[in-house]
Amino acid sequence: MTERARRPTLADVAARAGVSVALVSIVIRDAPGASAASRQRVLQAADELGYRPDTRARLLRSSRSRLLGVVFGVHHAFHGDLVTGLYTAADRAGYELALSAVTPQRDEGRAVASLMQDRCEALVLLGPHASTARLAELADRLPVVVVARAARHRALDVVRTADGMGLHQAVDHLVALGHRRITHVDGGRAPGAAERRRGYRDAMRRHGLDAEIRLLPGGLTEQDGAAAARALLDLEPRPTAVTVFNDRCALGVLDVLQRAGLAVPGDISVVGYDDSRLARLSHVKLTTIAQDTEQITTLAVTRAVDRLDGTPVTEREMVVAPRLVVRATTAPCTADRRGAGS
Amino acid sequence: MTERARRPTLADVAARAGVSVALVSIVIRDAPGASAASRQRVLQAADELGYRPDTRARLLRSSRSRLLGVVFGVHHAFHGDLVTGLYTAADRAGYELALSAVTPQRDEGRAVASLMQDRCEALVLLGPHASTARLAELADRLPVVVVARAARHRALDVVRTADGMGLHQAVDHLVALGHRRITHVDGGRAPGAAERRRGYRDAMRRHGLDAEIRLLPGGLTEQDGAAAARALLDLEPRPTAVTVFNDRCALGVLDVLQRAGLAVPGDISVVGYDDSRLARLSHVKLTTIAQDTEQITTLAVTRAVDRLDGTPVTEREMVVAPRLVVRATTAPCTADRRGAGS
DNA sequence: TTGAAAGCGCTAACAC
DNA sequence: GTGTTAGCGCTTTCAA
Repeated sequence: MTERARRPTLADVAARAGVSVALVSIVIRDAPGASAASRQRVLQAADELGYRPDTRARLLRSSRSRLLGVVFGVHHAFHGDLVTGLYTAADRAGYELALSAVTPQRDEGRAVASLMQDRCEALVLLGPHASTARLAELADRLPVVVVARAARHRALDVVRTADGMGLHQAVDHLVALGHRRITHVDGGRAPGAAERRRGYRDAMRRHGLDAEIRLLPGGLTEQDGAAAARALLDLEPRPTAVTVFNDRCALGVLDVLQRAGLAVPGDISVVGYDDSRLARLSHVKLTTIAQDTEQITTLAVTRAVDRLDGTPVTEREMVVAPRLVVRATTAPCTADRRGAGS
Repeated sequence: MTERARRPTLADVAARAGVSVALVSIVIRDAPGASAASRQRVLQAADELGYRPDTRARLLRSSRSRLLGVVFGVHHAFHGDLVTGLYTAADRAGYELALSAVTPQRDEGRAVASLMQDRCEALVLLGPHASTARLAELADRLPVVVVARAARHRALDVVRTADGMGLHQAVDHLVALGHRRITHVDGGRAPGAAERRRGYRDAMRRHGLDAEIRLLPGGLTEQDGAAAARALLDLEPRPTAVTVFNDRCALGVLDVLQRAGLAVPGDISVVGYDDSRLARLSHVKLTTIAQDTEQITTLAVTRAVDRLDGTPVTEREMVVAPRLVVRATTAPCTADRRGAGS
């Protein structure tokens, strides 16, 4: 292998610019305390040498690492969205991200440990599996922000979507379109399912539709949706709209409905949850509830930074409003007007 | 915020164990040169203090960082598989991984730059977008292993799947099932697309099916697949089988096909590429071409380490054979027997 | 405005 | 076997 040149150091730049390393450090960090003239000289020298500061040495010396550790599931599509947002949020806040993946062969514990070793100042955990107690223990050592999962503990900051509100939005949207017989296909014991179920019920009641509340057991997958849809077809009278636990499940619902000869949204409207890529497919165009990843990630980083800065914060849990994304699977109700049905 | 205790250092452990820092260093690194007795004492002290070595200080001091930089696409499911394998391969080789994600807002250049700053010894780039020339330039500074993409340059190591062979396997499988009208939905300018396209053409010719060669523009996403499937539905006569650039794209194809009332594999067979988790879903059961991620990642790490160690290597390109995984989207061709339907 | 010098936590020579 | 010492590349007092 060819010999590679040693990377230039501050000292190299200093030598070339004819100044001290301390001065170079000031210039490179863009800190106050250097004349325009030296700034110029140093910058030019650095440029000519192709100088790049050594993050590790810098971190070692300064008490602050300005590093945010992020644990994410390597196969979790939604985590990809979150990581994307975290990068920009961290950037804005002047922090760097250290990524640590959870894989089938690398558990959360290892992922966290490696981040700790890297001297991250705070941890942002995406949908962590660890128990709240375990997480709280971690938070004893450094600020921990739990994202996209509930965790009630005075030591933990939590940022998550208001799933209940998501279902309120779905129901409100359908009611505004004139629907009354709105069924919910739930997510069983999946995380978030309980809150979405509750949100559906509450919203129905709020609209005085207590008598129309119908819950169908569903799940996370297309298959669960397909099964639920078959059950739905037997409902008498048939609902004119259905809210589904998530997009995948909604796809199964759509599939069975359409095969049964029902037009969507002509005969029946469908609302999903997640705004996953599936929902956006041009031939699916699923009306759905989108989680606000940008806000979630911004809040997560802001909160981590606040903890680090000692900024006093009141609520430990930050619940972000989801957003209704209207596409092509919802339309005004064409069934009999009120009074005729139920 | 509560005051957090300073993390214990080597010196703290040394003090507690009543030995020198050097000795502690030896014990912690599990290096030779310490008596069993001191080993025991030091380990116990470290344990009591909850000591964790500081990666950065360690890297700063030793000339070697034993850090492998990995650039991956945050939304690329297959990259998730590769990262998984890289972690274990690196672990085996005694290296750590530094992950740097490419997101819609963070390009490859930034991803690479941050890794360089972290003093990674070598770079493993998953399906990089940069030109070969640009990659070669990078390789001028440190060993670069390009994964899952072709790049012919004497300075670049490449580990990739024999994508051409993959399409041979797909076509052979379909031909063996009696199919002749086999169309290929390609990946456009995506890495690997050209070779898969070529593999498809070659395989068709090898079977004397020159006249049946049909290429449909596709891409990497479900969207692309959906669009291609719509084009495919207009083909006259309609193909009885289709090979698709990747699994995601194949999913879009499947969906449109099924919504159009075609049975898969009854009316048309579909073969994907990647054997991603999508393909394995129980309601999808996509026949696909599996890339040997374990071998790919092992080779990538091995090669990076060889470069670092100065081990002489002969070929710069390592091509791994893919494997056909037959699931439920391919079946014998029924075109002859078909009377009614669709 | 600039420079000298003292470390950050660790490893690697080299003594003892 | 064990301790002493000199840095890795950088930031940060503190003087000049």
